[in-house]
Amino acid sequence: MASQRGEGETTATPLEPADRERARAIPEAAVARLAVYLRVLSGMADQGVTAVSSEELSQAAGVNAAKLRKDLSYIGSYGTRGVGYDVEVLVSHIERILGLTRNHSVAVVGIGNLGHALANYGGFPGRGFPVTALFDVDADLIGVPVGGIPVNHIDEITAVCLEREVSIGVIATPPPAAQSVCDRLVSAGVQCILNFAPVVLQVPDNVEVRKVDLAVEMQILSFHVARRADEAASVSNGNNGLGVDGMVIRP
Amino acid sequence: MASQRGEGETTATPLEPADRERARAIPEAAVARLAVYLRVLSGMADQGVTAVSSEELSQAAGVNAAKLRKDLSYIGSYGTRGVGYDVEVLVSHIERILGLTRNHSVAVVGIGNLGHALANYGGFPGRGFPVTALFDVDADLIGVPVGGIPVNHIDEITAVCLEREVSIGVIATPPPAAQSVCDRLVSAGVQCILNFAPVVLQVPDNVEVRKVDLAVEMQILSFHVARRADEAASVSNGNNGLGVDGMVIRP
DNA sequence: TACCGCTTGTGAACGCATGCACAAAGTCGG
DNA sequence: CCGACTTTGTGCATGCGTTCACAAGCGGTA
Ligand SMILES: NC(=O)c1ccc[n+]([C@@H]2O[C@H](COP(=O)([O-])OP(=O)(O)OC[C@H]3O[C@@H](n4cnc5c(N)ncnc54)[C@H](O)[C@@H]3O)[C@@H](O)[C@H]2O)c1
Ligand SMILES: NC(=O)c1ccc[n+]([C@@H]2O[C@H](COP(=O)([O-])OP(=O)(O)OC[C@H]3O[C@@H](n4cnc5c(N)ncnc54)[C@H](O)[C@@H]3O)[C@@H](O)[C@H]2O)c1
Repeated sequence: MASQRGEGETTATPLEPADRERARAIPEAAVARLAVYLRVLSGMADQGVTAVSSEELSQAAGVNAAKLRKDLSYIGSYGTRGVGYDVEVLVSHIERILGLTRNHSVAVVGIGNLGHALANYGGFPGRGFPVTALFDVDADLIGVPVGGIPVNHIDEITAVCLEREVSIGVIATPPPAAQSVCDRLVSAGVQCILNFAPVVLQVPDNVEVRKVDLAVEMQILSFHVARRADEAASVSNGNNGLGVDGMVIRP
Repeated sequence: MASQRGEGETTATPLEPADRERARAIPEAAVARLAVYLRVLSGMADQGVTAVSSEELSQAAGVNAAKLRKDLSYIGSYGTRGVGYDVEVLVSHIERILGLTRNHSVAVVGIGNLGHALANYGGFPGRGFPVTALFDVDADLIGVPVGGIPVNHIDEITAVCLEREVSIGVIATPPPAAQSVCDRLVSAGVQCILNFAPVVLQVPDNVEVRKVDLAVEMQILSFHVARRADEAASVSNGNNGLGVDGMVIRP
C-alpha cells in the first residue's frame, strides 16, 4: 500500500504488523545506508527526477547495486521490475521505516566550539530534527541565544527536556563531564544520545548511544597511510621476512 | 614526539616484515577499536597505572574481553600470562601499528561553523594531528588567524599542502563545494580525507576517505526510537498514548 | 495477444567478525 | 623447587553481512 508523504497527522504514524516485524530484522548496517539512500533520493526529487533504477541509485550512493536492492528489500517490495523505483514512493517508505514521519526534538549539551556549530547548523531542522534546547554550566552563556535558542542551565535539564519533548540528546561537553551529563539526560527520559566526547558512556539497556569520535577517525586514516607507505617501501627495497624478532636496525 | 619528516628516526620506527604482514591482516573494525584502547590506555598511564588485565581494559573500553584479546593478538603477543599487559608497552605498540610514531599534519577546508570548531579544538595536536593549514573562499576570512593559523585562499591549496606536508584533509564546506574541494586536495597529494559534508565523494583508489555524517547518525537513532515506540505499542496492545516506563508518546 | 528485453527481488554461497572455551604459559606462595 | 592459581592467546563454531546469479515479473512492441 503506497501512502503519500508529508501528511500532517498529529499521531505518530504506526507501522503495520508486517512492517514492524521487518523493521526489527533490518541489519544496523543497512539502516545506516538507508539514510544515505534517502538523502540521495531527496536530492533527486528536488531536481525533478521521478524514477530511478537500482544501478543509478547505487552509483549515486557509492554502494554495490545488489547490496542496495537487498537493503531496499528489507523494507518491502516497492520497485517495478523492468523499470526501477518511483523516487517519491521510495522516499516515503524509507522515511516511514526510519521513523521520520515524526519530528525528533534535539537538545545540545555543552555550548562551546562544537556546541555552537551544532546549534547554528541549519541542516537538521529541515530533516526533521529541530534543535529545541541548549544547556551549559557556564554562567556567561545562560540566557544567551545561540541559533535562536536561549541557553538553559544544565540543572534545568529535566524540566526543559520533558516540556519540549526532547528525544535526542547531543553531548558536546569536555570528556570529564560527559558521563554525568549523560546520566542527567537519561533521568530526564532521553533515550537516544549522540556523544562527541571521547569517552565510553555507561547507559541502561533501554538507551541507545552513538558516538562520533574524530580522533579515532584520524587514527584510522593514519593506519592506512602507514600501511600504504609501508607497502611502497617493501616494493622498493624487496626486503623479505628474515631477521625476525630483532630490534630495528637503522643505517 | 616524532619529527615532522618521516625518515627513520629513532621514534619513527618502520614496521618489520612480520608486523607489516600482520598490519595488512588487521580487520578494519579492529583498527577502530585499537584506537579506543589506545586512548583508554593513555588515560591510565597518565594516572600512573602501569599494568592492566584484558578484563579491566575491556570494561573500560566497553567491549568483550575475548574480543579485546583477539584485537591485541593482531598486533602481536605483548602480554604476560597470569599477569596482564604493561600499559606503556601496549601504548607504544598500538601507536606503532596505527602509524602514530609520525606526525600527521591536518588541513581544514571551509572555515565556517564547523571549521572554526575544528581549528580551535585542542585535542588533535596532543594526539599527533597538528592542524597546520586552513582554507576558504570567503575573502573576509583570508589572512584571519583561527586557532593560531591564518586562513589561506583555496587556490593556494596545492602549494601550501606540499610545503606543510599535509597528510590529512578535512572537508567542512557546504555540500555543493565538497567534490571540487576533494579533487583539489587529491591533486595536492593528500591521500586521506575526512569528510563532514553530506555527499558521497568520488576519489581514486589510492585515496582513503572517511565520512562523518551527523544527519545519518540522527536518523539511525530515530529508527531505534521508532522501533522501540512500536514495540511498546504492540505490548500495550491498543495504543492509549502511553508507552512503557510511563513515558508519554506524543498525542 | 504473444514475445522480448530489462530490472527487481531473493535464495544460496561466501567471507568476515564475534564469542566461547581451553591449553599454554607465566607468577607467586610455600 | 613445586604446585596452584591466574590470565593470555587462539582454534573453532556461530552468526551476520555481502556478493553472486538467476528466476520472476513488468512494460513495450509488433
Ligand atoms: N571542537 C572540536 O572540533 C572537537 C573535535 C573532536 C571532539 N571534540 C569533543 O567535543 C567536546 C566539546 O568540544 P569543544 O571544543 O566544543 O569544547 P569547549 O571547551 O569549547 O566547550 C565545552 C562546553 O561545555 C560546557 N560544559 C562543561 N561542563 C559542563 C557540564 N557539566 N554540563 C554542561 N556543559 C558543560 C563548557 O562550559 C563549554 O561551554 C569535547 O569532549 C571534545 O573532546 C571537539
Ligand atoms: N555545523 C554543523 O554542526 C554541521 C553538522 C553536520 C554537518 N555539517 C556539514 O559540514 C559542512 C560545513 O558546515 P558549516 O555549518 O560549517 O557551514 P558554513 O556555511 O558555516 O561554512 C562553510 C564554509 O565553507 C566555505 N566555502 C564554501 N565554498 C568553499 C570552497 N569551494 N572552498 C573552500 N571553502 C568554501 C564558506 O566560505 C564557509 O566559510 C556542511 O557540509 C554541513 O552540511 C555541519
